[in-house]
Amino acid sequence: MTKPYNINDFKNPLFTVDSVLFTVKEGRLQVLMVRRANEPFIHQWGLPGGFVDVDIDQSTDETALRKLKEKTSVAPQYLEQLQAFSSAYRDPRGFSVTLVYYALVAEQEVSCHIDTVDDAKWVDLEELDDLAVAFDHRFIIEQAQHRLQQKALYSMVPVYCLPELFTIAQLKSVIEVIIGKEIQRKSLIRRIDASEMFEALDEKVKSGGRLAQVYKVKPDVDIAHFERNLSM
Amino acid sequence: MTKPYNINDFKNPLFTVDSVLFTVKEGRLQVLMVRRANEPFIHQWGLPGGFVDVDIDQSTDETALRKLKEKTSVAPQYLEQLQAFSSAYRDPRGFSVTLVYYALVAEQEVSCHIDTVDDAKWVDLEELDDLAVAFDHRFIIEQAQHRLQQKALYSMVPVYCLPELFTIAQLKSVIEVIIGKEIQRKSLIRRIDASEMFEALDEKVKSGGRLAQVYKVKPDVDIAHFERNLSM
DNA sequence: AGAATAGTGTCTGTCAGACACTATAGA
DNA sequence: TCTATAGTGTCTGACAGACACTATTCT
Repeated sequence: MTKPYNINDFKNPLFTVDSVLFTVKEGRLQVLMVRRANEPFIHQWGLPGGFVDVDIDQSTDETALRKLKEKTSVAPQYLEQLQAFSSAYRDPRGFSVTLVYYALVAEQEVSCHIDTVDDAKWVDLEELDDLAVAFDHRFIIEQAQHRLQQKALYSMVPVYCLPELFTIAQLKSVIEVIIGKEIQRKSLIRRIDASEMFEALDEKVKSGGRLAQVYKVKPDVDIAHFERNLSM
Repeated sequence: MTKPYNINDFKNPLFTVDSVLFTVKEGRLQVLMVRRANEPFIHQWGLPGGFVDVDIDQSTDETALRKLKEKTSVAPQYLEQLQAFSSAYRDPRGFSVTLVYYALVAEQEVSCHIDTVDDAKWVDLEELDDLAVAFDHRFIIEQAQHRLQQKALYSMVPVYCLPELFTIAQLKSVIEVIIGKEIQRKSLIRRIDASEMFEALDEKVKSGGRLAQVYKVKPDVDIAHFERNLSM
């Protein structure tokens, strides 16, 4: 009576939580990859993640955050569930499910820490083909990238790839890196105004030409969503 | 070596797959609810779903489909992953994760079968408050409804609430029921034309006035997505 | 002054909202 | 003919794309 579900327990699917942590570094979209210390796929590169620790985690969100903090030492600025991937064959140990999150950080927030460890590194998405990638993580990363691109077309999520203070040119640049296409500066400015999620500070910053207005995200605002996509 | 993950196995989260099956019936959005035959929440109403059967299911998609077929005897016209819900407290047995799908069927496809069983029924979303609902399923249904509404604003998904052959008026009606607001017939027609996912048949149907053009979804087409939302 | 970047003004194109108009069926 | 519903024509408004223009900083 206490555990009537136990009969199936030994056949329970393997359940893990993984994250696709993106950043924009050197003008390119990058993903955090971790060298696997365990079987299966030992020594290959995979997404940061692992099993839920039911004694520590209150939810899978916390699992994702905990695993990311272990690798980067900080919480990402943005974290959202992507989707679960499951199959009887994706893990040699049997039927497995991985609940995948995708996340964004400013490169400056984490790179100093990542440079000190050798089991985690940023991988340029263009160079992912050259890496030995574990499981179906290459496919998962593609899905995450696609979702991020879509979000970039109708929301202000890309701002979470930037440090606290930033300029319009920086925001324009990360959006362009994410969607892989130039956008109209004017369109972005219209959206910044309409979103009301940014605060223009009494501060300007050098840019090689006229000083640029510095912005920050207003505290506790929701990410703006627009009813129309930028075109791809 | 064969099962190095076994040490954690007894602490593995409980993992289930549930589905929010929607239909439009009598001009209202309805959800399939199932009376629970087991603890916890025995005799209360919950979403159709259950444990993965790793001997049968190749993926969680198949689990969702299998469980829905058990209750409705048919596969839904549309099935998509919503998201996973997890917490240490949502199930009295401990940390649990449910991977939730949402699905659409034409009412005509299933109602005859559902009427013959007494452990499953359609529940009007407006009347869900009057029902004893298990777990956090009420919350999950709200999330699924919200996602469905969003999809209805920028895609043709609502067509999967209709039988194979349908008229513009019927499509307009299910969209309006889903988003809870009238839409412009003209806007819908523009989208039908632009989507190129429908075929106008050599067939008209009585409507009380002029005969209405009958449409069907072209075989194997993708659901059309638009770059702009209808307004809510 | 000239180059570089920031920011504005404004025209065009697309498409949703609105609504008047025409068309065709049954009573 | 009257009513009901199907379907068209077309104007307006919102907003993205395009791009010329002005503004400000450094060299």
